[in-house]
Amino acid sequence: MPYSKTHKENSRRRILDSAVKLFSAQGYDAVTLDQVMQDADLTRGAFYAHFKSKQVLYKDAILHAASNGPVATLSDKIDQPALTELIRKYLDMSHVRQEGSPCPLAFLATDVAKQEGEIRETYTQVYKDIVDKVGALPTIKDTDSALAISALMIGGVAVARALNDDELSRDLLKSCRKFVEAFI
Amino acid sequence: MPYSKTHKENSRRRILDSAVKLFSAQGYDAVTLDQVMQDADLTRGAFYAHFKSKQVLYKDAILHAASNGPVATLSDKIDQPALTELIRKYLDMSHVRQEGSPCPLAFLATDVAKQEGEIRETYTQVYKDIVDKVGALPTIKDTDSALAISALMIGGVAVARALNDDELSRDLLKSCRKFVEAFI
DNA sequence: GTCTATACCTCGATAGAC
DNA sequence: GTCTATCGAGGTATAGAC
Repeated sequence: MPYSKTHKENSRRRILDSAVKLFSAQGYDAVTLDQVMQDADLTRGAFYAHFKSKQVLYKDAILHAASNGPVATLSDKIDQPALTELIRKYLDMSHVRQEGSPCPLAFLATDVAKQEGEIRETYTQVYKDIVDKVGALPTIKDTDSALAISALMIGGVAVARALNDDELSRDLLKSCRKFVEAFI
Repeated sequence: MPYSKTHKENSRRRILDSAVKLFSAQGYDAVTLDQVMQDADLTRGAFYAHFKSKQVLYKDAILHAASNGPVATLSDKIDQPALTELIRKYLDMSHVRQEGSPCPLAFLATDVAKQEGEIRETYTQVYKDIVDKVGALPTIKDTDSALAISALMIGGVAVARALNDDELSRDLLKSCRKFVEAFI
């Protein structure tokens, strides 16, 4: 038995890590399976032992990113200090620069919009989960607030990433933090 | 003189209209020059009489979209009713569905983030212009508010577009409108 | 499970006729 | 300026050996 089960699971995890990193940085179309597999220290042919297609990889990568990104810290019984910490880490240049695990909602927003059913569905589920968790907090007045705050945070990161002026990006993130913190 | 100057200008405008529509809907990589030219009722070979490359087309399409999208209504001497109207039209399902001219800031956000210098620069300039105009309004307290409100509106549209649940998208847009209108 | 090799396809860009 | 034709590069997915 030359390849153990843990070996395969380890390979799969490495592929997903690479996929999240590359898809978030370059978008679905610009990433090649060769890139992903090389980044995971494997060869292209081995890909199909783990995923049926590039589309399936993308869908699984969104879930993987949701489990590892900043929003994953939103457990079911999140408290106020944890939320404050999340806001601080989310609306930060290190997140925008993708130095840690990126939030798929912000990094893949317009990339998902052009995809088909299953991928959109996955994105939607991830979004719903987060809005539900934020909305369950005692300091959040209503669902309206949870929706608007999520849009503000996602939009802030998405725009900050597109700008080529670091100072403006920092100002934008700071303004978003101020706004959000005034509402929680 | 078989081709007049207005004929060329007309062709160029048609190419740009098609480019804005297709890039906004599908993103940079998924759009082929063949698609753009067919949509503009021309053939692929004619493309290079108007633009040096696909990258240049993309950059010019961002400017074209900025001049025709909802934010174009923000003239230098915008007043309060015009702003209210802009918010209503921007955070609307018809905009999300790209039934009118789309706002490049929302539709191309993560698509621009992966591009190179000149394109990012163009996006940044378009964004700066809008923040400046919004910030100049008497009811906007400070630059912080202008930045946060823009992020909220762009994020709202970007996320609403990615979701596959129309009801949730509508709720999201409505929440964003409520939030923004409370601040202007 | 992972590798090499390859079939098949599509796209950006160019060449040359009109 | 616009057309047809084509080159060359690079992509997904598959086949078959180990």
